[in-house]
Amino acid sequence: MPRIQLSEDEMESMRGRLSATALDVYRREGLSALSFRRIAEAAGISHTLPYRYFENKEALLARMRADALATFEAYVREYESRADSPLGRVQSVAEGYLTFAREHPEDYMLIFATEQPSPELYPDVLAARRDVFDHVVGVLQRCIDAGLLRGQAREIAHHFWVALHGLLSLHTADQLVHGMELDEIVVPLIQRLLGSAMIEG
Amino acid sequence: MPRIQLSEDEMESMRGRLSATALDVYRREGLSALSFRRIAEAAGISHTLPYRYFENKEALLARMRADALATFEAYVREYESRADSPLGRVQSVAEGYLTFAREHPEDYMLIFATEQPSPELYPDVLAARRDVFDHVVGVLQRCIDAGLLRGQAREIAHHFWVALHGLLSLHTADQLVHGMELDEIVVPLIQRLLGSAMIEG
DNA sequence: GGTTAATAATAAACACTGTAAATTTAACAG
DNA sequence: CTGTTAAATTTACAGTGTTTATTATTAACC
Repeated sequence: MPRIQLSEDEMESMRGRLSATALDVYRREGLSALSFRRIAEAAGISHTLPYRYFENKEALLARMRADALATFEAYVREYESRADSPLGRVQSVAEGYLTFAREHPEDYMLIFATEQPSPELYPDVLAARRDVFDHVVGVLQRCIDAGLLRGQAREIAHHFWVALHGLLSLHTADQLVHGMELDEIVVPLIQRLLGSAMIEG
Repeated sequence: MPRIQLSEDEMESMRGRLSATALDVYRREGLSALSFRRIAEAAGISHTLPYRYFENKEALLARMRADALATFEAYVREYESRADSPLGRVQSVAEGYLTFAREHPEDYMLIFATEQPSPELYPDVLAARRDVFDHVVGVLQRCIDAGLLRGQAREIAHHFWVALHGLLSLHTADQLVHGMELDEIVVPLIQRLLGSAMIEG
């Protein structure tokens, strides 16, 4: 006799819709507009209904990060597939990273922005990030196996990771010193990182 | 006949006191406790009095950032002075940067944390950061002048800057992939950056 | 010393926020 | 139609940043 319960699919679909709406509000009106009430309004529902689909605001943010990460991964994979040599793939992955940050600054910020020491990051987000990282390690390992690079793939990947992250997080927040343009820095930076691991000849 | 107006010194002193109290609250209770009301309570004043000394909350945060930057600069200068060779100074400056981020994670976050694209950063903070950067450029230039490094000091400085920033912001936020330790990454990273600019022999 | 005017400090109030609890609305089975 | 269950909304509360009134304090003048 009871009213039927929402299926997990319906729940999932609503969560996705709310996440997309929230990202839209974020893009259009900035971080300060990213309140449950504003999101609910934009989605055309009451301001407490999101609580049926997310435990709290942090959970919605985590979902948004997860969705942004999916886009991020898609960029990296798409760009990687365009190259056909091992070293070219390294360059392409970096380009994918770069292009994603450029075309989706809000998504990039959602994934990587750090406001405080040790925030409670949801395990899903960390795991997804690790997946991308491990993928990069694989790309580098193939260069090493092919005798094109020397050193440890994991170490090189970390250096690429932190350097590009530093560059892009500063750039995305418009905080590069002396108002430098991204392109003025990124090309020689990759050159330097790659060059330092390159096998001459 | 009127009551005398607070001198600029008295205003300044109160601003400094509030900034210090706020940093204390931040350290002890986290970012979420960093409200005007909590700060005012900790300083033993009414919750609206801060408005006499700061235009708004953002202005107080800017002051806190400026104070944190002063500490940052002190670290860099102190560490630099410990070395006596040009290349040693580069290493020392990096060490100072590193140690500051380690010993004052909250200050580091205040300076470098990025929550959103293009936040309105107060010019003072940007200028202070540029000063530190230019100082690093000078340290590198002296290495080049001495025939120890090749390339452009400004470019190398940018690469150091973004790489260390990326590493430290991820580490400070406890977001290094695979739970890596800072030391496992920072030494070979500096080695790589420096090595790529080093003149052999 | 009391009066007065300027100013520091506080208190009150408003529009927000996240969140919890009470209430209403809607969908199904008998 | 009715009863039951879940979905959705309304109401309510504590906390925030900020503005506007109000009180309290100080210093010079009569």
